[in-house]
Amino acid sequence: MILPVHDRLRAHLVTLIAARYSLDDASMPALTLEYPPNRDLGDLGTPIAFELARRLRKAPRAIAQEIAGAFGTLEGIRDVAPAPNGYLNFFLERPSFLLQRLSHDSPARAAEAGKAIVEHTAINPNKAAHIGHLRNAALGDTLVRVLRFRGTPVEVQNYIDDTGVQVADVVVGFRVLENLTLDGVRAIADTTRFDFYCWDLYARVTEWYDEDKERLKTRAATLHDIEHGGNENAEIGAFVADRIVRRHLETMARMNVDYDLLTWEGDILRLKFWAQAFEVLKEKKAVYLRTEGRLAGCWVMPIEDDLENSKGEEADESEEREKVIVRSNGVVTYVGKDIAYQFWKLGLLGRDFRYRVFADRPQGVLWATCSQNGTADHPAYGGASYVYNVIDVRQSYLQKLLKQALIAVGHPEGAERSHHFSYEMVALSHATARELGFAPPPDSEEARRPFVEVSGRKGLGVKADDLLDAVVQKAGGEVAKRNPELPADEVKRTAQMIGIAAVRYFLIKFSRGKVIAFDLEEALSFEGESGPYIQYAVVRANNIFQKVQQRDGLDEAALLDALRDVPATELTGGNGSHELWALVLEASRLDEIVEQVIRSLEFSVLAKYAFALAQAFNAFYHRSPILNEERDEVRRWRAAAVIYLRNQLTRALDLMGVAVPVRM
RNA sequence: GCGCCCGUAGCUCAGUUGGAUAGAGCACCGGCCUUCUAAGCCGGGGGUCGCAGGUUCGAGCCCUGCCGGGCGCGCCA
Repeated sequence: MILPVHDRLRAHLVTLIAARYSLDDASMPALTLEYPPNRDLGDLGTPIAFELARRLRKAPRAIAQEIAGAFGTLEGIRDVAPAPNGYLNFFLERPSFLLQRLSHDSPARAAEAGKAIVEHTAINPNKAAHIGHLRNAALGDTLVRVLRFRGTPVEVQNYIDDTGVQVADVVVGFRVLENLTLDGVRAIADTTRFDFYCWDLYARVTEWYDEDKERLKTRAATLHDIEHGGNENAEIGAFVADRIVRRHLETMARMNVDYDLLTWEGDILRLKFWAQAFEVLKEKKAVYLRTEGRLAGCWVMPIEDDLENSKGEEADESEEREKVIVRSNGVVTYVGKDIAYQFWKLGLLGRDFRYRVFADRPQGVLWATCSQNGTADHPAYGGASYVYNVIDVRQSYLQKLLKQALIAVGHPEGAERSHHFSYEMVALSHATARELGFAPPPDSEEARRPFVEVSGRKGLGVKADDLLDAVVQKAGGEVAKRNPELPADEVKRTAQMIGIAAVRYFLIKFSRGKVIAFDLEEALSFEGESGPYIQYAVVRANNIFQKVQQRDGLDEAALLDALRDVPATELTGGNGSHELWALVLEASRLDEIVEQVIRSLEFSVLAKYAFALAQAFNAFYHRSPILNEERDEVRRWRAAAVIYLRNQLTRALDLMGVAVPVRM
């Protein structure tokens, strides 16, 4: 409820009720505005009379009637309608509402205090992206778009773990299994789909380890080389990471996902971010050195269990729960590095990266961190007011530790503004697993589970580009079939838009707490509740409106202008139907939906909203002619509603990273 | 063992800060292309909202307990 008329109505009602029933601020119940179930009842409504009934010892119905009687007049409100069941409903000045929304349909947005950092994607740079990564990127990118839509400046970061075991494994593969030098690896990278190549190689290395555990020593040695640098393993590792990251960026670009900055873990290490954070943690006594027990020699952070746990049996807890931050060999753990990174994100570290241009693209420069030299003239990064870490639910424990560290060093507000945007993983449906040859053995425990787990380590999973290829190809077939005269490059462009719409909508429509049992057939569907369904509605709306313009010889502005003094029975219900108005009112809810989405971090709300709006529009234009409506005033009011609906749906799709083709 | 998440139609899932008659897609059945693109529209069947209590004028939503499933709790990342 963030439109001006909502605020006016709420303020008017609060004043009126407080005066009439002698209520002070404390005794005034919260006034919520809702949408009545249908437009015959009203456009807005409130259950305030139910709340007041208790205090006033009076029937809700009587209270609603009293308030309605005392309502007077208010700009934008045409009528007050107390319902027999106690609800108090209102009818808006519908024609002026639509015209106002059309004339400045980007309402004043809440000016946010500071910038937000959204970190998402963060794929290990050692193999191709898979559908689980697509879920992360789709959620992360939608979050970015939604925040920017409401006016929050956003910095998008993609964290690259270039120093971990996963990269080391692929280096082992190239050097030991394939006996290659850097030049040999480069030759492969230049001539293959390199991320796909590494996908298979990584699986082979895993098998190779499984055959003889002694071989894990090779991994350890390689990892050591990579961490210390100045050797061929490190060079190959850096090369692999760089090339794979570039492949990931291409994949994500297909999904309309982009970043401002790549943060490399290696730079966090080389620039001693951890050493800096460590000093702070020690100084604030957030970590301490264990001198005895099994963790002797480790720097640890106590784990605060939820307070309820310490109720009863405090007597026999002999071992406190502690998380190792620095190992007894002096090497910092992942948690430590993450704490340092989080401090930097919030501007609490007192140290910065150096920066280099990673790629210069038409849409702008993509920057990356570096630890030596670097470009002096770069945008400012880090130091955000809000941080959203988009990482799956399995990281909850670690993310909680991050917050705890912030509190421990005296920044509870930093913890408050650090959000773990968690979501469940993507598995495979049994049907799709079977289709891809990953089906578990019939009588195994796996076979009885509701879905089949993917494993990057074993190479079991659906690669992102394979999915995108399949969906775009299918879309291309459909486009060509329906538009035989369309040039091939136009078919291709359109197919890409449609395919991406299908995938992105599919990844957004589930609530984030739900495991997606990925089903290929379902993801490839363009019918029913899907991205292409919504695109189709917008394409139709665009075409209809263009033809109306031609017929009337009026452009958009002229058409709206011509409506100023034209009777609008189409909207007011004077024609016996509220259908057109219902569309307009529903379309006006986008800003409110965006607020709700940010509040709940639940993007299924946005997806369902856009779908329902498209559905309502489809139903409307099948029932009611627009272009072929003979009465000028009816046709033009309908056209005006179509423009508004088209605008709002286009915005909603854009928030989901979906573009609208000219035809489909 | 402790913590977090999930359980709503045959299947896959929405359901806002508790609010008016619990929805959608798929699947199934029956209609609609000489009229703005049939990726569409209209109609139909289908529900102990896991179970049991509690709070409330009002509970799918909040609280407690239980049942079933998933994930996490490492000197891995």
